[in-house]
Amino acid sequence: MKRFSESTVRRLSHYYRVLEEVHAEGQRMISSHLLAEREDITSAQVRKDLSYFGSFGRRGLGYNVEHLRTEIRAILGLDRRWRVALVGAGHIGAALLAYRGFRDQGFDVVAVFDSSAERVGKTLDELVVQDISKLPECGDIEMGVIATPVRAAQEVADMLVAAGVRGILNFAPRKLRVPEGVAVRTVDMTMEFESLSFALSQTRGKSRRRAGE
Amino acid sequence: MKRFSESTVRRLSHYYRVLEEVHAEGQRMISSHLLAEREDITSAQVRKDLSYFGSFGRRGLGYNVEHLRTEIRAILGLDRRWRVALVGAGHIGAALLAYRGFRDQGFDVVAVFDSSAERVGKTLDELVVQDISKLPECGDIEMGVIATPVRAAQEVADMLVAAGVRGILNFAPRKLRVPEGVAVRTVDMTMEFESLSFALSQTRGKSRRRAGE
DNA sequence: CGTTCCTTGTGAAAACGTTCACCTGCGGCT
DNA sequence: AGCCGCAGGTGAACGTTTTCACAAGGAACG
Repeated sequence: MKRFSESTVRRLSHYYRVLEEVHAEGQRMISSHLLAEREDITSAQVRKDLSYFGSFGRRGLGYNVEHLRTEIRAILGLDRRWRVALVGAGHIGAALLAYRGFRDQGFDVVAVFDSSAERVGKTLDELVVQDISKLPECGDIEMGVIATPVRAAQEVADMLVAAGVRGILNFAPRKLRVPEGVAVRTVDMTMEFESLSFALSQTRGKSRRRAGE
Repeated sequence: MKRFSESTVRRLSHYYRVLEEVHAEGQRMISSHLLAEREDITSAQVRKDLSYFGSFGRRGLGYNVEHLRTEIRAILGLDRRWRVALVGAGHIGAALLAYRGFRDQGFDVVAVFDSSAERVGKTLDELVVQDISKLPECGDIEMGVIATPVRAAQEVADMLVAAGVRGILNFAPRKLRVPEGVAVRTVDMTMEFESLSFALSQTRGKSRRRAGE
């Protein structure tokens, strides 16, 4: 099976979002140039990305917004619903549950787990927080979200994999070991801060320093 | 000024984290191979990354943990403290404030803003939530975190830039327009979900499908 | 002191991703 | 109908990032 680059997939998400906007504005067609303009991407990149998956445009006209939107939905697997389990009912977990956007995109959080006796039994966004030990029994789950402290992350990942999960969104700042066939995406805010810190250290004084060097 | 790739900087963060662990374990020296092992990176990559910034190792011995740790701290700009303003006191904002890890790394959230009358005036993690209109007066801030609804994101970004911020961590799923010299890192959870969704759609049946294609 | 076993640092090569340039197809206009 | 201008698709060129492979430095040991 052909592999696509992570960057291409991320850009598809961008295109999809732009298409949603443009669709809402009632536009029928859109050119690769316009599609690119809203992000900082070149039109050639847009055409190349899309061409990996098919020929969706028409020469001289551009892309049909409605059609391309449907195609990208299908490519990204957004033309179905995904059953998601959330592990960790702390602040991050609660933030995720509160954000309706995921549900709108087809991601249904159907179970919430935590290990703290304080939180188990409480209701969070219409879901009763269950003890983590119940995870193996929770049935048909396709994705898991790890929003636990870092020390629990690997253990939770193992449990999720054992429960049949094939995709994990990990908020713990640690690389998870998972068997082949399980996809992991890690969101590491500390790393983002550090990346900013690096960038600011590098450019320090760019606007202040006038002469020399 | 030489530019370094984003991937290199991210890996530096990884190395730093590994070094913290190894340091805590009391190890004195570490080889590029061992440094690589904990992530899925090759040892050559580790050496190449580090060589961009200097020669920190000793042939035959590896890297001195304490020394390399100090060097990377300096490279990433973690040998100082950063003053951070948080805009948006909703779930994500609260989650960030609650996480002590940032403070430990040198990132001090010194002010919290929100536009909702409900939240302004409340105390969140020892900080009083101020009205967003007070942002311009908040003084020497180096970084901003945008944890607002997407519709407010660009406006808040403009305000932060006007207030002198040179680094923005953005949780809103939108590309921000900022002047040159301002660094932006966007954490887009919807995109991560979509990336997982794509990955799962691609490999569907990898373990189920036996023969053919 | 020489040999052996490690491990770094780094040019060179390979792989990968992005941009360029051009051909082709399509609608509109005369 | 024929011409013109626009815009997608795509091979080739280009640039960047990763991997390879090896020379050189260093410790240990007989």
